[in-house]
Amino acid sequence: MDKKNVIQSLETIATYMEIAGENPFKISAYRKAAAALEREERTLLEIEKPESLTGIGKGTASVIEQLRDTGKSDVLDELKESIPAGLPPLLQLQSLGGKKVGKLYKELGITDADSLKEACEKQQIRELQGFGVKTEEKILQALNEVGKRPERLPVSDMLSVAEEIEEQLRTFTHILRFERAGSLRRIKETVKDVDYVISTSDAQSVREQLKTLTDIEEIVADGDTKVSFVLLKKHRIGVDFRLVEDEAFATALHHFTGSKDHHLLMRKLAKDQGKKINEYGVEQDAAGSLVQFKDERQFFEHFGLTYIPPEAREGSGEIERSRHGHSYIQLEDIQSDLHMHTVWSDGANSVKEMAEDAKKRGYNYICITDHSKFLQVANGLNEERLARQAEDIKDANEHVSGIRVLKGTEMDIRPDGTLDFHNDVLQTLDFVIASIHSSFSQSKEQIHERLEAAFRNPFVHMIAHQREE
DNA sequence: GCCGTTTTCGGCCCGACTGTTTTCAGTCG
Repeated sequence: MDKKNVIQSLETIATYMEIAGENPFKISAYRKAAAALEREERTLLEIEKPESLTGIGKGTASVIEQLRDTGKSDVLDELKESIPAGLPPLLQLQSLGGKKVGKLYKELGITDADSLKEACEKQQIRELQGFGVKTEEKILQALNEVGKRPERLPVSDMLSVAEEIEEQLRTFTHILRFERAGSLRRIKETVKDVDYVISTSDAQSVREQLKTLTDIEEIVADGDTKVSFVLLKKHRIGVDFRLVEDEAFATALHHFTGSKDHHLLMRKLAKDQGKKINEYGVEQDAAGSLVQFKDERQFFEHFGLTYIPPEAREGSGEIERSRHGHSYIQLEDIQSDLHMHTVWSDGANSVKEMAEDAKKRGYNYICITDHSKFLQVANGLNEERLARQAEDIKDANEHVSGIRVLKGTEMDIRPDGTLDFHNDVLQTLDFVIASIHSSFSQSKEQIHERLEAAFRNPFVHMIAHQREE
């Protein structure tokens, strides 16, 4: 059983335990174990003793070992026996957590979505301690919406919604700063809802203005510092706004950018340093005074960390790297592009134009790597045209100053495993990329042999875009 | 279940909001 399946199983165990009403901290240990494995770079077989990982103790380690060695888990089997399979999916419903789902099962014998719906319609839910009319209505509404929209939407869809919202925010008064937060700011591939942090000197006024946003279908929450809507766009889209004073903007932005795992580790680090992080600032234990920050960079510096960009805040080792002074590549750090097509094959610009644009971007050198002759559909170059292109590149080097243009190719690895150019041609080039563009339906072994041929060629520097299985 | 300058017990990240209560539990992010 590979690591991914073990992680999945640990999370399933946690979910079942939640419904069974186990100690929340016991449950979180299994979740922490899944997160620890996720962070771990080694494969499961290379981890001889899972117990040695932080956050994993004896109990969870034995579950992991059993999963690894036999692909089964006694714990999971037992839980599955005691809890109907229809219950865990109910956790996805709005306002239904493990404790409530467990209670519905124990008190009313609810086993799946259908029986839950029936109980709602018979108005039985409202009779339970801790439940009421409103909860019953919410559950019914959530049940009716299942499958109508995907749980998460592609980030590209959300970006256009965000732009519409921001256009309106810019016209509002009393907003000092606003910024996207949540998974949208972390540029996750899929995003559940859109989050904003707004700093203001007049929260009441901003709160009222927010209610004038277009396409509001429902006001989900309307508190002093938090306003949530459902907007009716192509789908129903949740939008959260958090209102803070400007002094708290940086910490609030960090807080609402997440992710959850990143926060758990940040707060642990803070605690180790005798501090406490909340969305308004950092509390120093001794005096209880609140430290606030100009921006997130300063916030990270406060903990002895280098800046961690939103995209890296996943609790997957970034804090540890940052403690050791790791800094992230910025756009201006990029020196070169070694994979470029021009009008010689299927590109849109000439060699000279590519050089000029790269120079504008601050690159020091580039490499022209047009397709080779096998790829007819892309107007691939044969030996004769490759030689003529070399003249073109020489010309670009003479006429565009301050940047060096290298000669390269993106050469096909042909279906029979031979390469599209002979070595005597390849050795005249500065950089050789080898790619498979054809016969993807071959067996794994055949594809492997083709790749190996390229790997073994002393003139090949890089393999490009192999198709993923 | 995990962990330890709080070390074999007692705490575990933190706060807002809602809906249920009548001071708080559950959910959410």
